[in-house]
Amino acid sequence: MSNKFYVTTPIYYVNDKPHIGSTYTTVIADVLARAHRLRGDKTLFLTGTDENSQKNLEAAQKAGFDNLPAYLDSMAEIWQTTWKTLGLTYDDFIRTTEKRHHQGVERFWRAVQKSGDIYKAEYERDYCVGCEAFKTAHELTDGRCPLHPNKDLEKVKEENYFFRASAYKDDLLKLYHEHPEFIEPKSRMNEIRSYVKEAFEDFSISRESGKLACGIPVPDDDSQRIYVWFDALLNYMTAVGYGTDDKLFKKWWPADVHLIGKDIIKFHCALWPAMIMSAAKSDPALLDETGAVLLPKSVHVNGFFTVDGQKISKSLGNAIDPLDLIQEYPFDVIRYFILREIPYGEDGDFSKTRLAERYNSDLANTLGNLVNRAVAMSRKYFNGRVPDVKPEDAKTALPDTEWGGAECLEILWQTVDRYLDASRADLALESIWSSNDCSLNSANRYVEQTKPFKLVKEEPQKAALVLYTLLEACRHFAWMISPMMPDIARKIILQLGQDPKKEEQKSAKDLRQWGGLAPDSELPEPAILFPRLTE
RNA sequence: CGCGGGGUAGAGCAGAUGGCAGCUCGCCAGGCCCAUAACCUGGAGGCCGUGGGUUCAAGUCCCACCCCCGCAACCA
Repeated sequence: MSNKFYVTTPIYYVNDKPHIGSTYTTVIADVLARAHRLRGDKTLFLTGTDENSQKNLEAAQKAGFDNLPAYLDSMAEIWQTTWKTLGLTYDDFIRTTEKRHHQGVERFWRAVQKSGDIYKAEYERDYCVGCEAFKTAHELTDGRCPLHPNKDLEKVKEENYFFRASAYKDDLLKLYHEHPEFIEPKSRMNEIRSYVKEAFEDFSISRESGKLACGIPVPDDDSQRIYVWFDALLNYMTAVGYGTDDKLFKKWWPADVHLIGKDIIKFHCALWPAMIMSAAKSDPALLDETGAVLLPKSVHVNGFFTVDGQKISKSLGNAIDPLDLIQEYPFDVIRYFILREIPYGEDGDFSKTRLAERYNSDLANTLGNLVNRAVAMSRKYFNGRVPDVKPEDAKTALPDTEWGGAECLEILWQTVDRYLDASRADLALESIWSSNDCSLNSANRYVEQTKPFKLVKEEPQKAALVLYTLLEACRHFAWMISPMMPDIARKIILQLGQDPKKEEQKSAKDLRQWGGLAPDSELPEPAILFPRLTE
């Protein structure tokens, strides 16, 4: 039975190129997408760019573009090629300047309007005469413009449309209560709950056209343009046909997981569901057969990176370009590091020293070495082949050892699944490496405990069983890590003498079954998976 | 009293429902020799931010305080 799985990343601002932080979020999405494809689920992985921002205009000018669309095109291109170069397997890339998006936004706006949740009100903002620009609260120091502290700020009032978000307070609290899995990790739930309870207010959702150079016009009111989040959030729907293709929309919506960074948690966990609740009152496409509102299933929130302990900031210029990183390490290694090192949801530090440590210990010494010694011994003792034993007989360990055997691997598979469902790639990897009796570490221990290199001289039949067990375990490990490290997984499968392309066609059930490695099949000359780093 | 997260071995981190303080890396000493000077075993190293309190028993619960970090309409 196959399910559908729809995962999204935020749409990224195009006033800069991708850095390690946006890469992290996108990699997690890639991991989830790959994991679900492996399980046989129909999977849609969406990413894209947010192009209706005032900031883009400034960025375009700075980059020497005289026309905005050309700039947006070039930036969208950079984001797409970066993700492709890194091998990220997104299925669709939405740009909020696309027609399909505009149509969906318009339909959604009208629905919310029909529900009676859009009203006009006066909105006051600070205007700095020196900069000739509006300032947001956090751009000010001591209530003054830092660039022109001698000039008083002007309070400028304008009429804007507001979204009656406050009307959905109770519904949101109910949602959090009934669906604790809506926000992951749990620690974020409290934050949102208290925010909604205490500070969730109506949102201004438009600006006067004259003061906002880009953006989607408010339906039936050219004097106003739709502002930020109201437009941006809708990409998750418009990408799957909301407003343009009802059948497609029905197929994919609601999203199963929205992956985001902690900075935009309020919009995704509070404003977004409130918007949908409102629109659903007037648009039946947003209801399921039972009449319940089709809200996203969950929002998974990751923390931020520091680089060598320092906050990443565009002004500091310490953002790491992933394309530079892959000059030094294969991307799978980077993937492993950022996924494993940082407990999902927490802030984490990106340090090259630490990366090198992880590389040597986890990848070269534990994983690489295990595969290498297992393959090398089999080749050496069994004519370059997988030992010719009955897989059944190698299911369990030799007596007086700790190895958990096939049964344990099955449980490990389930553990990995469960962690990935909560985006906990860190815990999934940790459990593959250690903390149970069929991990990579225990496999290495099994070699010590059985000593196949000695055993082969006394009881070759037993050595054959041990080595088959190890090789078959490596096959399982390869598929387990494949969502996280797809290239390495493929290389391991190759070293086991199998064709990754052919294997990938098999069902998840077959891949996870004991005995997928054919006895007496040929083993190619092993190559070092991870050359050890030396100073 | 704006909101939230955090302060546990040299570094980085785990430690629902209170009960001998753990993991990874690094360091030291052994073992092994299949393997990428890799692997395995053992060891040293901790006033668990501070001060009170509850309890037979507290990183773990309560109170106060100190320090770090993030957020507060557009950086994942």
